[in-house]
Amino acid sequence: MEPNVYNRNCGSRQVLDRIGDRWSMLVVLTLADGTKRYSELAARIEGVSQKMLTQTLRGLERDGLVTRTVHASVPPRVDYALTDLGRTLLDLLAGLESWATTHLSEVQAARSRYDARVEAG
Amino acid sequence: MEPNVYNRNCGSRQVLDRIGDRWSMLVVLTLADGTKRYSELAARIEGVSQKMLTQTLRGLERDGLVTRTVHASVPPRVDYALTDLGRTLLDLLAGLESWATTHLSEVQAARSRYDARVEAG
DNA sequence: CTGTATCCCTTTTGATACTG
DNA sequence: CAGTATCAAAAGGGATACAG
Repeated sequence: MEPNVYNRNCGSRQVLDRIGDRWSMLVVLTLADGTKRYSELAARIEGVSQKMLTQTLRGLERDGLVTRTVHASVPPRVDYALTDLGRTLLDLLAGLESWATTHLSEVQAARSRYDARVEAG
Repeated sequence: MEPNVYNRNCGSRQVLDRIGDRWSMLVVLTLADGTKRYSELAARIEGVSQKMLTQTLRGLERDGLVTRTVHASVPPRVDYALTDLGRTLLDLLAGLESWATTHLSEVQAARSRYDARVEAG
């Protein structure tokens, strides 16, 4: 039987949750152009806290989308990079990013209309 | 200046949040093959509560991705359908769904490896 | 620099009961 | 049928302190 995202207990649903995750998506996109250090990710992705960035990276590493490489240096340095599996997601996520920026104004216009309509009763 | 999803306050980030939303994605995909009633959506999308389904539909309606049509009948009947804007998302979301089902086994394998590694210390 | 640990507040989500 | 209201539980998230 095929995995089915509509099924409550299907693993594919969890996979979708990971992909759709607010920070996961941004982390993967940030790693699109190559290896990045922890601090570079933190700087690029505005608004992510240390806690959530670490948590997100662990999740992506666990799911085999990202590798974590610790360099034995002082001060320590940790590099993150996409795996082959992670790279297969790039086009899809880049598409979503593109959609979001391209259709932003349409969405905002729709919101204004909706809110005006609701206020009016 | 271009909308930028890495920017904390950019509207495109909110758009991405809506798209990436756990239930929004499934609702849009369910509406791919045409108009659906509230109860049909609820039945198809396992595990969604009445509250979350309603909330998700309102959000999608507000953002101009979905239309809501109330038929004055007894019992009441409400139809939901994608807008033109909503349909522009279909290919992207279908791609994600496909990715999730296609790579499920790889992700699960990666998880097993990771968990075994962590347990071992 | 790259984390981990903890506290604590906020938001999200789910279960349940109820209504036009 | 298609919701709304309410309450409790869980997850998300920020701030701070501390460690290798």
